Amino acid sequence: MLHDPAQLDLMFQALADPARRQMVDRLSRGPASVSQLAEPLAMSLSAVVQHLNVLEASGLVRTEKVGRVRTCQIEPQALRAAENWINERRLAWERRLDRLGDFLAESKDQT
Amino acid sequence: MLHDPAQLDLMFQALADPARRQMVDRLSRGPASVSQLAEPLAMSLSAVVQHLNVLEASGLVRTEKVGRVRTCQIEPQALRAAENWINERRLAWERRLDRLGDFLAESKDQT
DNA sequence: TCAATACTGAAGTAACTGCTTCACTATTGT
DNA sequence: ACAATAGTGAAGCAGTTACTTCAGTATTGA
Repeated sequence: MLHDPAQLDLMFQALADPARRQMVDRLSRGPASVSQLAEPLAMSLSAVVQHLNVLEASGLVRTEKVGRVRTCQIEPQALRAAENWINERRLAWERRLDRLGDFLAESKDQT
Repeated sequence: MLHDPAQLDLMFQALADPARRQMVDRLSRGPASVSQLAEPLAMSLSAVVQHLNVLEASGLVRTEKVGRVRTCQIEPQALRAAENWINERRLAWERRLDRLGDFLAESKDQT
């Protein structure tokens, strides 16, 4: 479920924009309203809402509306899914390098 | 250097495409030529080269041409940079939750 | 030397992104 | 009740992306 390629597309696409990363960064320090997310960004509120929708569609952020305020939170499981995808490939590469190192060391022993 | 926002844009953008992730996945199992990368993909070689250029510009992949063959390798440091960005935000969030838990536990003690 | 291999580069195109503005709705404080 | 606040939704538009095809250049093996 978390390794669905389409979901990974959405997550990495969401993280590819600096404004959206800034929003995620802000949310990593605690929940915030749409206006609070918008405050440090040099763009219209409408644009911020559109970025927020991208983040929500990707699963990285969850929002809940109470009264007229929409409160946003990070979804750490989604972050972990993206993190894991990268981590698994990097580890595969590094394990491969280790095996290669072992092989070279063994060849050396035998000369 | 590794936390340059523009570089992160390029890396996450690069990872946002399933064909490019498939290429990274292939490379995590060892170096490959352009044709080898192209082989499982249902698109022209030209398209694969374009994807490869995106990966190279992002720093995730390094290539070297010997004779007529261009050999591609993963750049694990770049993978780690993307991984770290996500990890830091997730940990910030989780530390915050922990502190919140401590605070609630303490309040309970005092009643 | 000649054909096959392994790319490379440019041009074209359809779809998608990241904004903008403007008009609008729902909620809240006085 | 009314004004201010908080957000929503649609249309439009410039720029980018993900391909395609086609024509080309090196390199290599027979």
